[in-house]
Amino acid sequence: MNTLAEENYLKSIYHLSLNAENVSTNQLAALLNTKASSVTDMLKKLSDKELINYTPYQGVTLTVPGEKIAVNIIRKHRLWEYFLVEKLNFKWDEVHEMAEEMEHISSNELIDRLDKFMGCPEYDPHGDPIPDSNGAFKANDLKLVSALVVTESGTIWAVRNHSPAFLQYLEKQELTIGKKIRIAEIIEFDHSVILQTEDKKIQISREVANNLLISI
Amino acid sequence: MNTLAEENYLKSIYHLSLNAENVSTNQLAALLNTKASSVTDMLKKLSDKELINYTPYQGVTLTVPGEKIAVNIIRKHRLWEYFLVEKLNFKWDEVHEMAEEMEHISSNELIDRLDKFMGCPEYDPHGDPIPDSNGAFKANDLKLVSALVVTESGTIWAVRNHSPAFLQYLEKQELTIGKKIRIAEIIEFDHSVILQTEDKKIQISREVANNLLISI
DNA sequence: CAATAAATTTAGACTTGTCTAAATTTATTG
DNA sequence: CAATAAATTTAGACAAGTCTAAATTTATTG
Repeated sequence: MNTLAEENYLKSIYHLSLNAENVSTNQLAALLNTKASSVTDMLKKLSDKELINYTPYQGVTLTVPGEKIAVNIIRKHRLWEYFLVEKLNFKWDEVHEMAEEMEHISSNELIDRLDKFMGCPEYDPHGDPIPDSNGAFKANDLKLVSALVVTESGTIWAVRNHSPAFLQYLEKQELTIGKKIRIAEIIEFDHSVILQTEDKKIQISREVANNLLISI
Repeated sequence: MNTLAEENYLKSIYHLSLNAENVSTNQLAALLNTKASSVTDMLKKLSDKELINYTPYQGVTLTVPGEKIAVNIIRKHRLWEYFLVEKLNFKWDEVHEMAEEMEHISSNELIDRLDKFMGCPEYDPHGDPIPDSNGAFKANDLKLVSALVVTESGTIWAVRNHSPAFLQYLEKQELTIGKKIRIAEIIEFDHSVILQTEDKKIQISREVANNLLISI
C-alpha cells in the first residue's frame, strides 16, 4: 500500500494531467500547498516505485499503475461525496473536505459495496463522473460556458471548482446542476456572460463561466 | 487536532483502563504492537498535551479531555461498524479493520448525521454500547460466561474479543448475539463450560467463556 | 546569443514516530 | 534485605515528509 502523502501526489498529478501533457514541479507545489523542493523529493520516491515517469526538470506523467491508483482514489472520493449528499443530506459545498479524508479508506470491497448500496451513481454531486471499479469513466462531452458563443444552449452539468465560496454563489444564483441555460450575450469588455434561464437573465463573470460546464 | 498515532494511544489507554486502574507501558506496547520505548516517548507527548496523567514507572490514566477524545473515537468506530454490517451487509467478523481506519475521519457533524441516518443504534454488531454525542454510555450490566455458575442463564449480549477467528467460531457454533443460554455444567478439570441452548448443548472452552458476555 | 529571470534540484536540517541497546528503577524472592 | 528479575526509561539512530537556502538548469529577451 501507499502512504497518504503518496496517494495525494498521485491524485494531484492525475488532475493536473488533464490540462497539460507533463505536470511541473511548481504546479504540484501550488496544488498541494507545499514547496517545490518537497515535491522533488516525493517525485523521486514515486519514480522509484514506478508510479510516475520522471525526468528531472522535465515534469512528470503517471505510469499505468500510477494512474490506476489515482483513479481509484478519485472513485472513492466521488462515491463518498455522493453518500454524504444523498444519504446524510449534506449540501454540495460541505462535502469536499470530508471526502478528502474518506478517499483514503483502503478497502476496495467497502467502496464497491457502498457503490451498490447507493445504486451505482454515475455522477457525483458536482457533476463529475464516477469511475467504475475497473477505472472506466462514463464518456461525457461537456463544454465550458466560457467557450460558448451567443445563442448556444445546454444544461449545467458540472463545476470545475469545488470551493464552498463558488458553490454557495452558484446556489444563490440558482445555477445548480440540471438547470437549462442559453447564452444571451457576451460582454466584450470583460467577457462577462449573460445567461438566459427559464425565468430570468443572470450575468456571470468570465471567472465563473470558466468553471461551469454544460452538456449540449 | 491530534495525530492518528495519538488517537490510537488514547483509545488503547481507554480500553486497558477498564480492567486496571493504571495502565502500564508494557500493556500498551503489547496492545499497540510496538516497543516499550516507543510507548514511553508517546506518553511524554500526551502528558505534555495534558491528555494523560503520567508518572514515570507508575503507568498512566486519562485526563478528562483525554477520555473525551478516546470515547469519541470509540463512538466513531462502533457507528461505522454498525453501518458496515447493517447498511453494507458485511459480516460481524469482517468490519473491525475497516472501522479502525474510519474511526479517524475527523468530522463530528458527519458522525452525528450517520448516527441519525441509522436510527441512533445503541449497540454495535459485537454488542458493545455506542456512546452518544456527549460521550455517555447506556448502562448495561453484563456478566462473563466464565463467571457464572451452573443453572444461571441469560442472553448472549456482547463479545470481548473481536478477532475474525473468534467471531467465525461463534457463528459456526450458533452462539451469536441474542441467543439464550443456560449453564448446564462446568467441567472441573479445565473449566470448560457446557451451555444449554433452546435445541442443544454446546461445549465451549474456558477461553471462549472468558470472552462471551451475557445479559441476565 | 549573452545575460537575466524563472523553474527546479540539491544540501542540510527539523519533526514525528519508530527502533535497538544500555541504563535505571521497581518488584520479587530466597 | 541483598540479589536477581522484570519493567521502564534514556540514548542514539533511522525513515518519511517537510522546510530554507544555495546551486543548477532551462527559458526568455534585449
